[in-house]
Amino acid sequence: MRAINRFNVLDTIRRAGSIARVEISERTQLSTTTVSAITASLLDDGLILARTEGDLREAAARGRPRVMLELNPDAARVVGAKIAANRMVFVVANFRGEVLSTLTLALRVDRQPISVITDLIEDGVRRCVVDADLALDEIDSVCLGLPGVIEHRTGHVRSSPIFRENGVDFAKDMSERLGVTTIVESDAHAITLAHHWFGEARDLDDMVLVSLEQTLGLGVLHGGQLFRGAGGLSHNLGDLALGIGPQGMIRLASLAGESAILGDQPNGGRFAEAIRLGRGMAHAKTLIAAEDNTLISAAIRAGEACGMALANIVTLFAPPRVILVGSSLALGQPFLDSLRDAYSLAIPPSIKGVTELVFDQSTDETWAQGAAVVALRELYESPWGTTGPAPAL
Amino acid sequence: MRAINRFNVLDTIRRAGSIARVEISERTQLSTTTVSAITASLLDDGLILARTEGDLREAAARGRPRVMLELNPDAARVVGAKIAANRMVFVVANFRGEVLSTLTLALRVDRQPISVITDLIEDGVRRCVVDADLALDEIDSVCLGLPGVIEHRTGHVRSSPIFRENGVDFAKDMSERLGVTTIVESDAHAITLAHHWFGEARDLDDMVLVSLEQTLGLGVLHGGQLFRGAGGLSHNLGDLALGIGPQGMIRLASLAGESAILGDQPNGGRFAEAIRLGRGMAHAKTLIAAEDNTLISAAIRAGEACGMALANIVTLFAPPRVILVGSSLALGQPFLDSLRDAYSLAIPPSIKGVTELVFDQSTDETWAQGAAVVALRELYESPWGTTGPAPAL
DNA sequence: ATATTTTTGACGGGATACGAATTAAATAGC
DNA sequence: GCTATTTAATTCGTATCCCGTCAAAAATAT
Repeated sequence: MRAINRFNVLDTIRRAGSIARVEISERTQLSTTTVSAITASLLDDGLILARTEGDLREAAARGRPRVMLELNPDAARVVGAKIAANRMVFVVANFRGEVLSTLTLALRVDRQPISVITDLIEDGVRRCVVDADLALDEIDSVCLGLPGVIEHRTGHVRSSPIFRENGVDFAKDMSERLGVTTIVESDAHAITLAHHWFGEARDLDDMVLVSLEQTLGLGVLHGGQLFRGAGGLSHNLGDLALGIGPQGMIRLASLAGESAILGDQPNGGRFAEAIRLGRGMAHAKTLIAAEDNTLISAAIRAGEACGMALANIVTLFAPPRVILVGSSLALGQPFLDSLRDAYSLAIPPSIKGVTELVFDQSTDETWAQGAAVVALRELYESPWGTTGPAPAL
Repeated sequence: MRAINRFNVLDTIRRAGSIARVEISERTQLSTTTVSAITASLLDDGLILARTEGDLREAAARGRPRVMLELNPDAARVVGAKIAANRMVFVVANFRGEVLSTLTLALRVDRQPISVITDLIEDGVRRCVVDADLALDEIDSVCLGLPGVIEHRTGHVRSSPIFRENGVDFAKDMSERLGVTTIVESDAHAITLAHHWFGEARDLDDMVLVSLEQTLGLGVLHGGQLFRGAGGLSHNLGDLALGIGPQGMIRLASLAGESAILGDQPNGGRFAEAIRLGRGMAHAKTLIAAEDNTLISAAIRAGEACGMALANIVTLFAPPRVILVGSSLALGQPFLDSLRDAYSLAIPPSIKGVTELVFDQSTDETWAQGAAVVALRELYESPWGTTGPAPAL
C-alpha cells in the first residue's frame, strides 16, 4: 500500500522533473498530508532533493513559495547496454536516467562463442563505468538489451541472433561475472521505455513501438507497463508468418530484416565493410539515392511487408500511437513511402484514425539508455531503506 | 484497499464454489481475522451464504467442522445475450453465473434498420426475463455480446456486421429502452470470460481465445483481466491483412469468415435455408462428409489462413493456452487438420511448445452466459452496501 | 464425561490515509 | 515599515484496516 503510493509519488516526480508537493498531491489524488509523509521519507532515503528556488508559477506568486522536489541524480547508478550483432553500446546513467558516459564498440559479435561475447560485454561494462569515473561496486544494476526472444522474468535468452546457442541463462551468467545484478531485456522493450521516459511517448501510457533492425521487435505499453506475454516473453515480429513460399514459410524477417534488405554483399567490398561497421543502412541510403535498383526494390518490398504487419498489429492493439524506430528507417523515401502506403491500404476502415504513426531515428545511445531505464524502473519499485521512521542509532 | 480484498475474497469463493474461511485465508494470503471480517460483511450484504453441512475434508474430521461459504445465487440477476447475424440467444443468470432461463430467436437481423434490431433485442430480453419468473426491475444489469469492433468503455459499436451503420451508441440506446444498465461487449470477449469462469481456462489467468464465427474475434486474458486495446477496443481478427490480391487487400475474413467458407448458396436451396437458420456449418459438415469438393477446398483454405493467423497471434502473445471456439469448428476434419498443419508450420521454433491448442465447441448459450459473466464481473467490483459496519437503524 | 482438534470471533497493536487546524514564508496594501 | 492576505507545508487527531494472540465454540476420540 505505502509501497504503491511511494512508487507513484516517485514516478510523478520523475515525470515532472521538478515539482512541488501540492502538485504531486493534485496529480496523484493523494492528500497533501500523505504526500508530505512520503516525500519526507524519500528525502530521508536520499532519493529526492528539495530546491527552494525555481518556483515556476506566474511571476507574481503570493503566498509561501513552493519547494520544488526532484530526483536525486546520485541516488543510484545503472548501466544500460544495447547489444547488436555488429556493435555494442553502453551507457552509465544516473537515477534520473541521464547519461553519464557512453561507449560504443563497433565489432561483430554474432556467431562468436558465448564466452567471447560475455567477455566483450563484461569489458564494455567495466570500461564504460570507468569512463564515468565510477567503480563497478557503485553500480546498482545492469540491464542488457538484446534482440531476439527474451524471457525477462527468468533472464533466459530463448533465441537471439547474437548467440549460436538457444536457451542461454544469460542474466545469471552476467550477474556472476560482474558481481552486479544484471537484467536481460529485449532491445525493443528497452527502446519502448526510453520513448516513454524521454521520447515520443512521454505523454502516453498506452502505445506500441515497432523496431526495425536486424530483427524486428515489438514493444507494447499498456497502462504504463510493458505488456509481456505470459511468462514475460518478448515478442519477435520477424517471426510473423506472411505466407507459404517455395522454400517453406515466409516470415517477415526474410523480407524486412536488415540482412534481407541489404542482401549478400561481396566480401571485401565497400558495402560489406559498411555493414560490418554497422553503417549498412546509411550506406544503403546513399546507394538508393544513386538509384541502385536492386536496393530500391528490396526497400520497397520490405516497406510493404512492414506496413502490412504494422496494420495487423494496430488491428490487434489499437494504440493511439505507434512509434517506428530502427536502422531500417535510414533507408529513406522508398522504404517509408511503401510502408505508409501498405499501411493505409491494410488498416481496416473501422479503426482508421485511431492510431498515429511516428517515425523516430534514435541513436544507439538512446537504446542503451532505454536499457538503463529498465534497470531504473526495477530500482524504483524495490523497497528503499525503511518504510517507517529510521531506526534509532 | 478493503475493496480490493473484498473482491479477492468474493472471487476466491466464486472460483471454489464452496469454501471454508480457513481455506480462503490460505488462498488469499489474508489472515483469518481479516477473512472473517470480510466474509461477515459479505454475509451481511447478502452476497454469500453459509452452509453448515458439506465439509469435504477427509471423512474422519475431528475438530469443529468447517462452515462452507458460497455465493448467494439470489444476490443479483443479470441478462446476457449473444447477438449474431442470424440468431439471438438470451440467458438470465444468477449471481453465480448459473443460467436460469434461455431464449433463442432464430432470425436474420443484419441489414435491418437499427430500430428493428433494438426492438427485437428488447423483446428478447423481456421474454427471457419473464421465462425466468422475474420482472425486469429485478435485473441488475444486461450485457449484450456482439461481433465486430466494440468500445466497451463507452458502449459504442464502431463497426459490426449486425448494423448497417457504424459508430452506434448502443449501450446508451439499450439502457434507455430497457431502463436497466446495459453493457456492450465483443462476443469474443464474452466467450473468453465464459471459459475463464466455467470452461477450458478455469485454471489460467493468462490465455488467448480465438472465435471463428461470422466474424473472427479475439479475446486476450492477461493477469485475469481482459486485455482491451487502448480505449477499450475489442479486436477483430477478420480485419487482419494477409496480402494483396487482384481486388485489393485480402483479409482473413474473406478466407475464413463464415460466409467465405459457405459461399454464395442459391436462394431457396436447402443449404441456404440451413444458413439462414444458423445451421450452415453443421449442414456444411454433412456435405463435406459427402465429399463436396467445393466446400472441402474452402474449408482447407480457411483452415490454412486461420492456422497461420493463429501462429502469428501466438508469436505476439505467447499464451500458455489458446482456445478456439465458434461455429466454423463444426466443419470437422478438413478444416481442423489444415488449421493444425498450417499452425505448426507457421509457429516459430523459438516458442514451440509454449502454447497448447484447445478446440471447444460451445453452444450459443455459453456465449450468452459469457456476456452475463461480463455483467457480473462489473457487479462484483462495484461497491456493495457499506464498507464498514452497517449504520445503526 | 473429558480431552483433543479445528475453526471462528474478539481485543489490542501497528501502519496508513485523510481532514482540520496550525505554522511558515512570501507578497500586497496602507 | 507594519499588517493582512495568500499559498504551502506540517502537525495532530481520528478512522480504517490488517495482523497476531488468545479465548470461545463445535465437533470427535477416548
